[in-house]
Order: sequence, then C-alpha cells, then structure tokens
Amino acid sequence: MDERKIRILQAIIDDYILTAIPVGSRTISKRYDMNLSSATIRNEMSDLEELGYLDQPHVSAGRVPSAKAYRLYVDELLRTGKLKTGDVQSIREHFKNRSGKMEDVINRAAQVLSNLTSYTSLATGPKSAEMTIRNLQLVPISHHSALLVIVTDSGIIRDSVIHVDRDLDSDTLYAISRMLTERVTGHTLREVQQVLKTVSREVAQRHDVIDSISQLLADVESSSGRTRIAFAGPSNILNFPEYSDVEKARTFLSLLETKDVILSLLEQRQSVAFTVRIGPETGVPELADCSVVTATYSLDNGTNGTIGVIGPTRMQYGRVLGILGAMGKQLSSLLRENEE
Amino acid sequence: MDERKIRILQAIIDDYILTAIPVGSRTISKRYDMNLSSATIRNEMSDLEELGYLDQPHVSAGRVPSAKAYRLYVDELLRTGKLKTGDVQSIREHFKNRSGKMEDVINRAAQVLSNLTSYTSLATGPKSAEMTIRNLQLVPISHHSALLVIVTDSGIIRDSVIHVDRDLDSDTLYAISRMLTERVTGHTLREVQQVLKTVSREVAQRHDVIDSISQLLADVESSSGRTRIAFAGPSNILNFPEYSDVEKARTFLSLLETKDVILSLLEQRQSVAFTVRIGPETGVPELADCSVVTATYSLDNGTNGTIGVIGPTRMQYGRVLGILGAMGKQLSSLLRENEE
DNA sequence: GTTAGCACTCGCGCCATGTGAGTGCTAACT
DNA sequence: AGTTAGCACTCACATGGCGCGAGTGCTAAC
Repeated sequence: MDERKIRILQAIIDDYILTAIPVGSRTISKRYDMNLSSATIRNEMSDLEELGYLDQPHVSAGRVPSAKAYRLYVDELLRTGKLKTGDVQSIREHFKNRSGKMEDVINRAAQVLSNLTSYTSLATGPKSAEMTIRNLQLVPISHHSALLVIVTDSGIIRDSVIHVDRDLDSDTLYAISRMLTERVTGHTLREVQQVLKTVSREVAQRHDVIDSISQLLADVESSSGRTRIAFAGPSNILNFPEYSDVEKARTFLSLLETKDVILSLLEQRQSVAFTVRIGPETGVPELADCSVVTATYSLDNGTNGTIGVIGPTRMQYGRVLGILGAMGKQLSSLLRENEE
Repeated sequence: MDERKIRILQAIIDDYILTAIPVGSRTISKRYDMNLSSATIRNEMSDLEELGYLDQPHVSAGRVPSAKAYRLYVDELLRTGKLKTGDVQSIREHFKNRSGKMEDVINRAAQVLSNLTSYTSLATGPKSAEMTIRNLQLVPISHHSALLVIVTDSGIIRDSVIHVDRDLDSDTLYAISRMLTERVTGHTLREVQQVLKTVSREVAQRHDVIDSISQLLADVESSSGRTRIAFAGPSNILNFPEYSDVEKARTFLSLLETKDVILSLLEQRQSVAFTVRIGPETGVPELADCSVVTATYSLDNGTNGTIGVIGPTRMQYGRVLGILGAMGKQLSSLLRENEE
C-alpha cells in the first residue's frame, strides 16, 4: 500500500460517497488531478481490488469501496470536516430554553441530528441503573394510585404510576416520600432494592406502598438496559438510492420500529467517544449496507448516553462525526447545568 | 341504482379490497354467483362508471372502485364484520396491568391497533384544555428547577420542568403545592390562569414560582391543540402494492413524521363515534389514496381522545371499524377505572 | 332484458439489438 | 521499471418490436 494507492482509494471513496455511482478509472484521472492516465489508475485499482478494498458490481462497471475501505477511510484518511459555524450555532439555538425532561431532550436531540445530517438519527438517555437517587416523591392521582417521581443526581426524571391498596391522602404520601428519600438518597438504583427491604422490615404498616415502589424500581432497573430511545427521520433512508427497493426499505423501517435490535447494538458501545460500525460490522444482517455512527455524551457522574446516526455505508463520515461531536458537547453541558 | 347494481358494486369492492387488482366482468360473474353472464355485468359496470362509482385505469383493464364507491360502501353496504372473539380477548390482554400514564396508554393503544389491523395506526390523548385539575404538585429536581406534576380529574398526568429563581427546599415546595392545589382544584386548565393571577396578587412573595407555573400552564393549554400523538407501524404502509413506489412511500412517511398535518386532520373530528375519511375527503393531497378511519374514546368528563388507522383506500373497513369499536370501549373503561 | 360472439384496445412481459462505460491486456514509449 | 496508448472484450441498460391475453364495447340473436 504505497502512498499513491491510498490517494487513489481516497479519491474513489470521496467520489462514491458523493454520487453513489460505481467509479471508473477515467473519472479519477480526470476529475481528481492525479497526473496519471486512466490506464495507470486501472492497474492500481486492480491491485486495490486484490487487496480487498474495492468491489466490482460487474465486469464492465466501475469500482465500489468495500467495508474494509471505509474502515481504512474512517480510521486513517478522514480529515474531520470542520463543520460550518452555522451548524454549531444552529445546534445551540435548538437547545435554548428547553425543558429538562430527559424524554424531551432525547427527542429533540435526535430531531436536530436528523435535520442537520439528513440521515436517520437516534438518541438515548443515560443508563439509569448507575445513577444515584436524589429524591423520591409520591403524588396522589386517584384513590388507589399514585405517581412515583424519581429524581436522580443528574436531574433526570423517571416517573411511573403505582397502585396502592389503601386510600392515602396527600400529606401521608408526602410523609412517606420524605422518609423514603432520606433513606434512599445517594444510593444507586441498583442498591435501592436492598435499602427498601430494610425499610420494609422496620415499618410494619405501609408494606403495600413500599412493595409497589420496590417492584417498580426493579422494573426500572432491569428495563434500563432498554433505555429510552428516540428515533428521528426514519424516512430519510429513502432518500438514498441504495434503499430505492421497497422491500429493503420495509425491513429497515420495521427494524427501527421494534427498537430492540438497535438498542442491543448500542449496548455494546465502547468507552470510546465515537463508534463507527460499518455494514457487516454491525452484526445485523438487515444493516448490511448501513453504517451506524454513534457518539456518547456524558454526565458528571460518569454515566453516559448515546447519540447517533444511521445511514448508507456511503456516509459522509467527516461531516457526521463533526456534527456528533458538537452535539455531544452541547448535550453534556446542557445536562450538567441541570445538575448544578 | 337498482338493487342489482348495488350487489355488483359490492362484489367489485370486496374483490378489489382483497386483491388490489382491477376487477373484470368475468371475475364477478364467476367468483360471485350472480347468475349473470359477464356481458350483463359489463353493461352494468359501464353504467356504474358513468355514475361515478367505478374508474378504469385503462381501456383493457378491469374496473377500480372510486372514492364515491367506498363512501357508499362504508355508509350503506357495510356489514360490520363481527370481529373474532380472539381479537377482543387479545385487546383486553394487552391492557392488563398497565401503567396509567397517558403517554404509555396511547403508545400501547397505537401499537395494539397496528398489530391487529396491520395498518399504520395512531392514538391521541384527550384535549387537556377541557379537563379539570385535581392536584398540582412540585417536586424538587435541582437548586433551580422543579417538576410540576399536573393531575387531572381523569387521572391523566402532565408534567414539565419549571425553573425557579430561588433555592426552595422540599417542604416549602410542598407547602406551595398544597396551597395551589386548594385554590385550583376543580377548575379547568383554561380557567386556571385567572385563578393564578388572583393568587399571585395575594401572595407577595413567591411571585416567581407562581409566574413560572402560570406560564407553563399557558403553554400546556395552548399546545393542547397539539395533543400528544403516537403512531405505530408506519412501515406497514409499505406492505401494500399501492405504495410500492418509493417516492410515494417517502412522502407518506415524512407526512407522519411531522405529525402536524395528521393532528390538524384529527382536530376536525366530528362528535360521531366513528369517522371515515376516504382519499380526497382527507383534504390532504399526500393522502389522496389513503383512508383515515378514526374512533373516539371518551372519559366521564366528556373529553375524548382518538384512535385510528391509516391505510390504503382499499381498506378492510368492516374489520377496522370492528376493532376500533372494541378498542375504544376498552380504552374508555380502562381510563375510567383511573378516575374512580 | 340477457347473452353469445367478435373485433378491438392496450398494458405487460419477452427478446433481440445497439450503445457505451468500463475493464484487462499488450506493446510501445520514457 | 513504470507509464501510457490502443484495442478487444464484457455486460448492464435502454430501446423497440412483437405476441399474449385480459378485458372491453358493440351488435345481433335468444
């Protein structure tokens, strides 16, 4: 792999990302000033194919970059596109005066991403199991149910309805809330089960309420592998010629609708700031010619959430990474404000 | 329009709904035992076309029902398909042991609908402006923000984060909550602004908190035109041959993604239990060959939400109406339990 | 009023053909 | 030895002709 081969490969990838048309030797020698004839390029391309960086849809077509090529491209060749200042501006704009509700933040983040990149985008909240609890509060809803609001140290809120057997008035619920909060503050969701058991033993009455809460927290914890995830712009995938086949589009879209697969894909996220999964690397056959690019944003307590983009392997990696980076920063700082 | 024409029209519609293939005279005379030759059917079909009930894609193809035909079909000919007892069972199953959070209920409802019908489905919550407040409660989140939980008489919850200038502890917030709740209980969201103004005048301090709340409630009220809406199974539309064109699919899907259009469509809902909008009747050009079937479910206080299905005009109206009916009942009773 | 018969239409699938982009190879040039 | 011009070759794709058959409308007879 001499220097020239790499320059040619880069040119091919750049061109293909732009046009989605298999690129031929003439195109390279003309559009990119290499000072080489098409014949020479042809020889080099032949070598590159042998090395596994290029594929040929059929004999008389141009070459198409392989997953291996994109991998090289992302790892080595990428001049991270400095994104336009307008974009940063626009990101900041979108998050101004915004509610601190996790759900909204996530939705909005995905939305903004999808607007900026015009790829299908996603965002998840941080894993809740790791977070420590700051406050528990019960709010009466009806005679037999109450809303349990869980506030964590990162200012993130989860709430769920629990059923209570007896009729409890507001003040009683508040008293219980205070008591529980005192016992539970500073513990992670993971530990809290244990604490509640102790409490349950101490307090003879109110068993039912505490049991309900305990069960709910268990749910939240276990289901927190399945963090909330928001998608935006799924239909964006249809803008790309590689998905002009309806059947392909359908499987892609229903894959998103089930959410499970994507979630488990995100589970394996490395501690690295950016993760790029190219086609087969996703391990999901339906995503064979998609790339999934994700970035993490983090909160002070070390937990982190994910934002990301799904598009054709022929993705504008430079631009996407730039945007994800800016977005991640913005989100981190936004959420840390909440923590104060 | 004699009786025989109607029978023929019905046969044509039934067949086309099933197959999506333009139906010819022979098909009718053979598959549906009319005891008439194809020639006779042909004459009748010619008449039906003149009357505007049938269209002909091209001369040598069969006939296709027009919007007018579907309208007649829905209004007059529909023997409401008694749905399988299994379906009712399955609906009931899905709503067992379920959280009373409006958001979840709506999502779930849409999901179930989409599973049962295999059409794209939607659900919205009731308009909040009409609901009366049962309880307001502030939960501390961080030094400068709190969660305002609004519980209405139908047990429906809205919550939002508000920012407070000063640092307020839990007890103070609770005291404020109690005070506000007392003043505000029984008023609708619409009226509550007025009440808060009075309160604000009486209480010299705490202005900021009350102002924040007031502003938030204004938001909730005005944005309650834009009720929460949940879609499920958007990609289902791709199962139908009429959407095998990618461009068409794309516009359809992005129409759903913006949500606005569909929401405003639902706004015009009649007080009737069911609404069927066929193709052009939707007034949305993108939905020209879709039908939107909606049903309302209602709460005791008279407010009602919507569930519905979007599919090709060639929709199984009977089945869909049956399912929507059952679902509506189920939802109504579920939510009334919450009210108690 | 119904139906058999028939000529006619026209979308669709099939095949044959031509075109052109792109290749690989060879031989000559630097 | 590397580069390049030249050329034969491949093959997807677009084009156009052709036949098939589903379906129609009309007419004449039942």
